[in-house]
Amino acid sequence: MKPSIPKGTRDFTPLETARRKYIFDTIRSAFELYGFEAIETPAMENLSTLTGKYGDEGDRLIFKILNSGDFLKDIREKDLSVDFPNDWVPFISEKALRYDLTVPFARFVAMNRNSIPFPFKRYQIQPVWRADRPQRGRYREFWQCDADVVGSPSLLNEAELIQIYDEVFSNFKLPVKILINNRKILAGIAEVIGKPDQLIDITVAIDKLDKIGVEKVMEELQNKGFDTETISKLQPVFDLKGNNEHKLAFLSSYLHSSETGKLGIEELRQVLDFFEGDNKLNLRDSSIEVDITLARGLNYYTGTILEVKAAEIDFGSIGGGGRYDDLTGIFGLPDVPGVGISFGADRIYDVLLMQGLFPQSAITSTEVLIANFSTADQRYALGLLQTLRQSGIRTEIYPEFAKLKKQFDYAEKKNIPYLLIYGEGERQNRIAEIKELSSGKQISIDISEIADFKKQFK
RNA sequence: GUGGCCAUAGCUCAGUCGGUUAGAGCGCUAGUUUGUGGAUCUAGAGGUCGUGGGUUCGAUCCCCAUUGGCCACCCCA
Repeated sequence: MKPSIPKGTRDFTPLETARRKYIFDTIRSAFELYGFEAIETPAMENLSTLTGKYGDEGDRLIFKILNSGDFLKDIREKDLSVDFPNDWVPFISEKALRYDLTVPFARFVAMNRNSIPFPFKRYQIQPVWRADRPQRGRYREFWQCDADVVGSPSLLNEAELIQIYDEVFSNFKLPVKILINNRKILAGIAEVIGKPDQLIDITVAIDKLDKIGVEKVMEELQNKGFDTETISKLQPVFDLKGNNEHKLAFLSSYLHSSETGKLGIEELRQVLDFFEGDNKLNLRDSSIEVDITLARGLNYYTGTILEVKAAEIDFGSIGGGGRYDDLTGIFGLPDVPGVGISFGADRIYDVLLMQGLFPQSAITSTEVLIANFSTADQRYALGLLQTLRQSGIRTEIYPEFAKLKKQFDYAEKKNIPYLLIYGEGERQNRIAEIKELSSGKQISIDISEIADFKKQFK
């Protein structure tokens, strides 16, 4: 048969896997540096846990798992007047692949409320699945790296999460823009123009400003039934430019009649204050930019909204997050606020690759290959092999008596920097030959000093 | 879910206005070199031209369907 894998999924070669490990390790150590603990949840959840949490569009993109056994039995017992297939779903599927890490985490918190400390700081690095149509930067199986704090309304958490973004992307040598907004500001805007109930329509439209331009956004609002007068009230929002302070000043006057809006401004200001003035937190390579067109994740976010984009390349969002007042309530644990961020590992991979930012150290595996010529050589070389490994040097021996050229080729393909030659002649002289492939430099070294051979190449 | 482009060797792609043995580069194998690579040269292996059907004396080429890939919209990491 012809081998293939499902649409939107990928195999990873050793090189790709090493690079991905570099990404995960970098993110993981930042999470741990900031006091987050790892958890894991199952690849599949009960379908009822997931449905209704991501909006209609989200529900459609959930991968559902067919029940085992004679799952059509229940349907036969009903009547078949229901329409296939959507009405059948409750009968034929009760499990689904997780769609993100946040909702399973909320479920986890509700279930384990008595055994975890609050505020609970957890991180989670696992794959998620979406039945989306794949395209550039979009896969059906991809990995998210989430860090969330639940049980604390403090905006200090926001500041720390922003610092984590800065920490990680600075370590990647990838300058980023951290966009920030507040859901309450968006709600305030909807109030001010007299359409508090159409918050979603408004924000979805505003969100597209930089993509499709003012005119198309207005057109879309008209199609949604907004009258000209209402749209004109939004005009100042469309036109807003300038630095963060300027934007906040504008919002203060624009939203002065909305209590919710003013609250949003205050929250936003407090978060930004952590990074200004005396005793401020410093960001290394990132900038924070207030962006009131940032809407994302309207399903459960209620306060701060964050999104990260590479500063020098347009590749969509490579991370996002926000605050939610009550994500666990629906699982029976009310009044637990939370805030979290997510890194899109697969998009970060693509961006780092395009920018040439993967360090060589991320892809080196074996350091020394011992060439193998004969049964006798091989037996004696095993001692060296063991010595090198016990010294922590990643070493392998070529398992067959092949031509030296072939062994060189093997070392090159595996990116092994050193080839060690230890044949009969060397053995009698108690030495080994070690060649650095990149430079061609070759040394002889007494085998008693073999573990320190790298000094000879510096 | 909607729309567009594409599918020829392991990879990147030529090609045939429908006609006999479908090509190149790279890669691979072997030799040049029975323990010192990356170069050169030589030889070789490798393709049911995505799959199914149709038109035709004849289809890799034209038509239809299907599958897969890419891209845009929607949405999103």
